[in-house]
Amino acid sequence: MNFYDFLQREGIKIEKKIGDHVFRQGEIDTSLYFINSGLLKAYYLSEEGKESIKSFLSDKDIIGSLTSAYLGEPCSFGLLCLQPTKLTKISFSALREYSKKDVNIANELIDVLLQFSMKKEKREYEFLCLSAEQRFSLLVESRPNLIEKITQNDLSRYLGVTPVGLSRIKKRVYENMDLTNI
Amino acid sequence: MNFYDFLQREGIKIEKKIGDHVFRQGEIDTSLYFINSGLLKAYYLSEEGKESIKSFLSDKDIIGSLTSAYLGEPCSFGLLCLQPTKLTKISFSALREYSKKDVNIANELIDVLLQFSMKKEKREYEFLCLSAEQRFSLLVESRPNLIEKITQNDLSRYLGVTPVGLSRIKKRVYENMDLTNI
DNA sequence: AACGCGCATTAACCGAGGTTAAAACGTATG
DNA sequence: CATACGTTTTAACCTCGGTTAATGCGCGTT
Repeated sequence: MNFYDFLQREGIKIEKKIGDHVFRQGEIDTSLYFINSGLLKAYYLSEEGKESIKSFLSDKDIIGSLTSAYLGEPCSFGLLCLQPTKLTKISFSALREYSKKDVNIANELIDVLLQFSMKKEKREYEFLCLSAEQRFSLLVESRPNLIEKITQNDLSRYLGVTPVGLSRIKKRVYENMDLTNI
Repeated sequence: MNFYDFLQREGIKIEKKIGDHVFRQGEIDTSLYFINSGLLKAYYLSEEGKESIKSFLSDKDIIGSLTSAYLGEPCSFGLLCLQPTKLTKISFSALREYSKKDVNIANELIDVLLQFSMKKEKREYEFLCLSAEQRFSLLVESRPNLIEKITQNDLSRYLGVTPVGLSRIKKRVYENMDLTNI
């Protein structure tokens, strides 16, 4: 059996509208979600009400709260739809049960986790080593399609600056682009 | 077979002195390293010579460059011993071969990757949502033993500030502690 | 058309942390 | 003991981004 078969057999199809939550920060949700289509944001909300965006998710991404699914703790972040979204919901514990019996599923899960780990390492690198301006420029180059789809407010909260800060960064970056293009 | 058996059977024991590199940024190294004892830092070096510390590793940690081991690219960071260190070197591809044949090894690898993923998510959260001062205070509470063992220079490069910046943060934090303790 | 609402920009002010350089400490080595 | 080297602190100055608030812009609703 492969991961696709597992999704077909054990998954539950879900449709969500713009503004709907898949789960909220603080809830227990031990599922993983495979995204068939749509766009979502995973975000933290601080006690003071400050929002920070962990990631944007779209087609073929897999998302879920590991601390909730694996450790049984409340979700440390919430998951909200920015576009109409079709998901397949799967039970994390069912996936783990299958992996314990089926070496193919286990190895596909290993691949998923390796991809995920590398994605998180890349983001760690960007926060540790790059300035907000460099993170913005990198995102413009690497995911121009994403930037078209989200507001500057959300983009800034993903980059770790305020909307006002991002507006200034954009201005600086595009001014410098003009100079180098002369 | 379990992971410990795999280490015994396929691992190579290595000893390193203070200042030795396990691997350098830019090299190809497709191994994983299990740390039996010692202390190391994984660090990035920018083109301008700025060092940023990705993580500190000690007993029972597992470290290796995923981009090198999994994708075959050069290591994006280097690994250096801060204390005399005993390692067990294992081949990542051998581990993957074993996982494909042995469902127990595969599931232990899944657990390792889940732990690793949660660790990286925690660090992402700290950079995204917390100030340098908050990151410092959190580290003082959660890993006081680590702070004793490393220099302030290295600590600052782990927190994403300069040594000068960390000195100021410390001063602020300890002044506030005194006030609250009266 | 008029209104409201959220988003983006701009300006003024502020604070955290970077940069540079000097001084104060440690501590190892001759 | 004296020197030298790395670490930590301190000070002066500067830059970047946060904060607040005002303004403008687009867009949907009535």
